[in-house]
Amino acid sequence: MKRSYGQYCALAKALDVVGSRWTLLVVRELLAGPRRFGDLMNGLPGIGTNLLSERLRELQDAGVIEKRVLPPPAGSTVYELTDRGRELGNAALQLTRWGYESLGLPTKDEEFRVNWFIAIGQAAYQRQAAGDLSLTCEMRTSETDVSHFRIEDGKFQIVQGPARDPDLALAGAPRDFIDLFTGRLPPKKAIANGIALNGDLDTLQTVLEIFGLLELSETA
Amino acid sequence: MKRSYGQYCALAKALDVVGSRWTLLVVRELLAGPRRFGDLMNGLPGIGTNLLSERLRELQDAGVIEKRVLPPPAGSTVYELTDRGRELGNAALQLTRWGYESLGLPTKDEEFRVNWFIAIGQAAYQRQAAGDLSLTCEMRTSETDVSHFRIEDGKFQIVQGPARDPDLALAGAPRDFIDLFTGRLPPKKAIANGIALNGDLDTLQTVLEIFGLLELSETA
DNA sequence: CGGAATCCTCTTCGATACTG
DNA sequence: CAGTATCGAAGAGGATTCCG
Repeated sequence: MKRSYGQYCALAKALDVVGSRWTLLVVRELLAGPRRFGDLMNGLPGIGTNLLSERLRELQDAGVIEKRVLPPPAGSTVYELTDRGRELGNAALQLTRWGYESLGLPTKDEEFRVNWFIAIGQAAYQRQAAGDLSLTCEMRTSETDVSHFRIEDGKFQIVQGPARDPDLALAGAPRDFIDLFTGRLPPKKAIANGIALNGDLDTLQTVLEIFGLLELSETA
Repeated sequence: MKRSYGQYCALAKALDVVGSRWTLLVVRELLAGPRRFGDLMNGLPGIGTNLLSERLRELQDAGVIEKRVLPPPAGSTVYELTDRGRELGNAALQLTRWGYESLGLPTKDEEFRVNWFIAIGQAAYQRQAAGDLSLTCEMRTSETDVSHFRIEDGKFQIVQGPARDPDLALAGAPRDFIDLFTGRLPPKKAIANGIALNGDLDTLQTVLEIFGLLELSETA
């Protein structure tokens, strides 16, 4: 049923599992925590219910994710990465880093999600700049599109949903975030122009440094 | 013409380029140096000429590879990675590392190439063990399947084809290599049983340590 | 409503045959 | 040797329906 390259090669074996369309993007979503089927649909615009459920089944068979029913009163079914699945984080990060180089600025018809944007930052993130910093930062573009990231012990963790007690919370339109984080708009101007900030400017400055100035060429 | 995820996401952008079937395996082959069309066919059993030429065109369009005509008397057309293409090395390595965990032992119908085997070693390679070692090692399973790797300044480079002046040269059947490098067969026994060695046992021991003992579970 | 199977169309893949 | 052309098979995308 499932197609294999039939090669005794570690890369080919990895691609046998995560090489088909949408699969690694499903993993990307789950790297930010457990999700329900509908959440995944939301984070994977264009996928179609049949394909998502097929991918989820394949990933379960491969031991990359697990299906779990949350305890009452939630009671909903969620999918989450296994340890094996979490090990894909490094591979995803390297690919993200590579893709970042030719990301460019968003076009009108491209979808945007805060957790993807944070992943761009994670790819650009310079460990040495952060030192032994601990920090939580939330970002949102709408009621439904909220994520945050946490830095602790030099690790950068993306989490879907709002943060409990963030050091910094930012809200704005996708383009506002991009302008702010690429330095196209200085912090004060960005705040005047559309970004809502909860926290102080110093913390924002720290976050901007953590991301490193995103360099997105127009020509990509 | 080409399909895109349409997401403003670095990972999705990367997958727009290298996410389709065979693409990353083409890159894998080229990471070991320039290749002709026929060489690539040989290193990608099962691909079909139409798909290979389509992939090569896509990768050129994406700036990942370049087509070049070798100077006389060779005069043959080769494909090689651009700098941008070489940057995929890290991403490929991480995926290889991940795939290695579930590689297992080869089945009867799986293809084998020496450069894939070396890539397994590269994924398992422990930098610290090597120190400031410099070393070249060639491996072959047949007249046509020969590759070598070079370690220098802590970098591990795979190269298709024979080495000029290797510190060690090994020849044998695929299974012989696996038995030797997983410790299933001690060096002396392996040499008695099918591996031909050119170089001394000490160097072989060093190479085995560089690879780290490959751990391939039967059950994968 | 969340989760998934079904149906239909379109694209991509794989294998072979064929050409410069 | 280096590809293009062709065609049946498999996979993807979208909408709709079904089940709990």
